[in-house]
Amino acid sequence: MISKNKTFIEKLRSSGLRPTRQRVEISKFLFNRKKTFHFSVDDLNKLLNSRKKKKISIATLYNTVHALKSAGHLKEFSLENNISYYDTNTTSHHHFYFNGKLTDIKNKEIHFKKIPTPPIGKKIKNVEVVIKLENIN
Amino acid sequence: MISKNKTFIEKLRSSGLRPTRQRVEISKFLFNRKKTFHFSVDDLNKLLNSRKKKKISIATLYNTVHALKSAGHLKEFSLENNISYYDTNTTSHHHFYFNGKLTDIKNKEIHFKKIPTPPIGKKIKNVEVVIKLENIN
DNA sequence: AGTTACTTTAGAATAATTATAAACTAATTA
DNA sequence: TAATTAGTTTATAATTATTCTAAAGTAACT
Ligand SMILES: [Mn+2]
Ligand SMILES: [Mn+2]
Ligand SMILES: [Zn+2]
Ligand SMILES: [Zn+2]
Repeated sequence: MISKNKTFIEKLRSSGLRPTRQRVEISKFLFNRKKTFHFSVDDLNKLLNSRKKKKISIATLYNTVHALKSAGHLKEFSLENNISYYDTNTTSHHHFYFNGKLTDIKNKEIHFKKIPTPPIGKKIKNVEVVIKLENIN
Repeated sequence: MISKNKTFIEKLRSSGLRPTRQRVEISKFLFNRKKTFHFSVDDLNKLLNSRKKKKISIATLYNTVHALKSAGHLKEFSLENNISYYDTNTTSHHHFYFNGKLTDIKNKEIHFKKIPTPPIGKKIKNVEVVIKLENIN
């Protein structure tokens, strides 16, 4: 646990961010997991602060999420509700979408047979696929 | 022009919407074009109301866009800025994305060689691709 | 023409996010 | 280790897209 914190302290330091109590705790919560995490600041607030004596202020949650994004540790995205969401997987990748939730699909899982040519003067930066799911019923 | 309006009056009526002056004008502006239109309510306000004596209120723009969406004539989507955007192409389709703007890609333009199996109990509803572009430079 | 139901509108309310600036703390320096 | 500094946290205010409210207006129906 202390050794885990060391990892995040390093991660923060090497991104030019002081490893404050709040940032370390947020980083541990976000990045110390097996699967990619997709969340809003409101999610983070509820999940992190609900059962806690010393809460991290909402302003700090916003500040830290922005700092982590600027440092390249989070990727921002939007769903259809005008709320910012963040993805702990910052690589270009694909998603299943069901019931307001995303699940990662590894890039190797999708191959293209045909893809359009970009307009002249432009080239492809990345290609991301969203597979919307529904219940079989 | 009068005949054009007739088209939209029919479109509105057959969707259970009274063809008011405002709705006809908005419909004509949105749907009387060759290419798919992607817009926010703010865009609509600026484009439609800027050089006009009798402006359509922002509340009506919201009301009408929502009514058209409910009637299936608009599809809502999000970019990365917490604003709702609308697409006059309501079919499932793909996009180029560059500089905050989307351009349609017809479904025939993209074919898949490999796509992942949905989780059990779920099936694929649709698949949408976003190709992010950048300048060749 | 009169009645009814729906629509438009200005303005208030809401909610996510950003800005402000004072108190606090990590890092650096003496 | 103490003092200095530069960066951080926080409560609170401001901003902004969107939704709500209810009064005035208009389309449709009788
Ligand atoms: Mn949530
Ligand atoms: Mn705009
Ligand atoms: Zn993801
Ligand atoms: Zn489109």
